[in-house]
Amino acid sequence: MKIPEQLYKDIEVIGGIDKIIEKLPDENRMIRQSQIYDALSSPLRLKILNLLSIQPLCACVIQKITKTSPSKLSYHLSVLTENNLIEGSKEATWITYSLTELGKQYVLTKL
Amino acid sequence: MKIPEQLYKDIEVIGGIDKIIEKLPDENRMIRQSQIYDALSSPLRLKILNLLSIQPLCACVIQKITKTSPSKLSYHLSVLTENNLIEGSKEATWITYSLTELGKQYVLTKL
DNA sequence: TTGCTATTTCAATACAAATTGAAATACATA
DNA sequence: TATGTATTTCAATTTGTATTGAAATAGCAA
Repeated sequence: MKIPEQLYKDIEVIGGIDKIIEKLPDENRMIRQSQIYDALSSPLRLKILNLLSIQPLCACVIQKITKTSPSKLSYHLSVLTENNLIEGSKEATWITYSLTELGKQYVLTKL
Repeated sequence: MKIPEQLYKDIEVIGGIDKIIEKLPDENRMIRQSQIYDALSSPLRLKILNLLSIQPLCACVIQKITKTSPSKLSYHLSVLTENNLIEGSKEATWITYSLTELGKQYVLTKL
């Protein structure tokens, strides 16, 4: 494999390709991280997270604000829940959703 | 629509559902944000970003480290490039990729 | 009990993203 | 010019995700 001369030198200084690989984060950590990003990769789900950062809400209010069908909303709420970004607490007929600590971190980190 | 009594009061204090909607980020901003998260939602792409945070690299070295086929790698590099997370600069036969400022922000923000 | 609302679940479909392998491009060098 | 390497592009296929509508569940209230 031929590579640019300067790059070759840079890699030598680091200690070779093996040293670069060693510096990488743990594989499982990257997989978990990518799953969280995947949960965040939908405009509707970001809207839900932002809503819940303003005020914990029951699904029916979220549904009204976001104008989604019940089953569609339920699907997206489940994606967020499974990834530990929100949690629901049941009270009578309603389930009130709120951000988890993890969810708060991501909503507040507006990059 | 019936909702939990406490929630009803909370929403009143905020100024009603309309006020909650007003507090939401701009729709286009959320769409853009979701696209970036989508670009970050793959373990391979996160690995590439982390690699480039250690050292800008040409595609062939990334290919060797990540053990991907040329066309597969090219596809993922294009996703990252299109979302302005990395950029490539051509020199002779090689294209050396490095993180953009935006890319650096996301790699350094290890939530 | 009956009916009503909130919510989820499920199966079918529709849509989008990722992978593959072959071919194209582009530059370097013998 | 001919060959080889780096990289991208393209079309076909596979895989994964989202949407839909109907049905199920669960609690409340008449």
